[in-house]
Amino acid sequence: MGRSPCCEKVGLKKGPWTPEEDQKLLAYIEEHGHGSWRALPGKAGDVYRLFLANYICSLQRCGKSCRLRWTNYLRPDIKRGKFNLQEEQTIIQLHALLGNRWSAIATHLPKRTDNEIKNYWNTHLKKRLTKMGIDPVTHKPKSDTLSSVDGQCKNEANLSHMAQWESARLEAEARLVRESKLRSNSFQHQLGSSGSARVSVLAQLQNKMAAPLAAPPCLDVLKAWHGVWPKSAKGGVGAGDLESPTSTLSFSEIALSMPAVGFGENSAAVIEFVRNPGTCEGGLVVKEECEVEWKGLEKSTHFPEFKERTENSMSFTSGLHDMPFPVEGSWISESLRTGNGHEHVSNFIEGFTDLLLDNSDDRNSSDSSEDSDNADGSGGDHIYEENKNYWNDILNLVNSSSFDSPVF
DNA sequence: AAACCCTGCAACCGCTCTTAC
DNA sequence: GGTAAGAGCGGTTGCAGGGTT
Repeated sequence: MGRSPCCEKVGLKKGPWTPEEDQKLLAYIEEHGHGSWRALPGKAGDVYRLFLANYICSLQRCGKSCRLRWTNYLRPDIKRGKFNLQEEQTIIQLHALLGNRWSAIATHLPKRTDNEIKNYWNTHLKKRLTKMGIDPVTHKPKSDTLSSVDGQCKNEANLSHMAQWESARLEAEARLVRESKLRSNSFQHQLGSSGSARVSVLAQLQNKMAAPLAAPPCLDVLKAWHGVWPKSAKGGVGAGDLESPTSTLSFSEIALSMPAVGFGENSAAVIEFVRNPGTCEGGLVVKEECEVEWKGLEKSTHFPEFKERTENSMSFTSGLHDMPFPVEGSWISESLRTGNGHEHVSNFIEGFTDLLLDNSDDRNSSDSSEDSDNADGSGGDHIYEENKNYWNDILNLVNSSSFDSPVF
């Protein structure tokens, strides 16, 4: 462990780059190339020495600064300028799933750097979501914090959704850790000129859907996760204190299990959103060919009446595991392209587009409609449906579009 | 016209992880 | 196995430019 030599210590230049410096750096890279510096053993040292040589000659910048300038600004495959609506939606949805993992998000946005995405999130999207009444951290409506009888019901529904998604996210992260090790060698040559060795979290997730279940790695959070898995497989209970380092939720209060994204090979895995008709709570049910149902909430002490699926159940098949690696192409949802039974995604996008374009009025009207809903006692249904669709659509979009990721 | 405020973004900082020795 | 240094990442800062008073 150690830090790179600080620019200050060796008197290197800091601050904005001048066009002359950019030219020098470009000239150097033209001559010596670039790429994943880690992926070029032996060369990385040469690169750094050359940077130092460059520094000695004229470019008084440390190697780290040069690398940043190249990766964030000078790279020819960088698309600059405003983010379009689809990119915005993608960022929001991936952020909901991955959190502040900008590099992972960037792998799904062609020609955008993690730094650019991060800046755009902090300066635009975060504020916009806040303005829309959505917590940018949890991606759930802030209005849920209103205290009321229905409010508690809504909170529980949202907590349930969040818990499920947090678990799914943790599972994806764990797979990234495990599978990136396994695949990094074979994937490196496929990674683009960005030179980044980053492996797509979502692609990993998707890959996992085509792979047999394996024991999770020895991450603490997954030890906890692993501990509940066998119980869940038998229709058992809950997750205990399964918490993410970045989670805003306390799983101990939710008590559910959520094997939502692990699927057996060649199985026709189905995720069903299940709701207890008597309350606002719900859960995901994963079904495979053998019809084993993962009713995570079934025996939860928090959801004692949770027994049956209702007409409110929402199911969607992954339908993806028999596909090879994604083909090159733009980041377009498979479901959007083909309309293969995922119409709700389109509806979601349209609705989201409306919100993005004009959120204040919508928000007001939505608030008022919530009030009226609450007044007749169905407010929980309204919020419940909104949130159910929101989170389910994120998963659906991710599932359907990860094959189009340009990373592979 | 000047001062102030706000916004956007490039760049830096500091940390962890990975790799080489 | 231990250590040093490179690579990568996320958070933060500081400045430039535009808008407002």
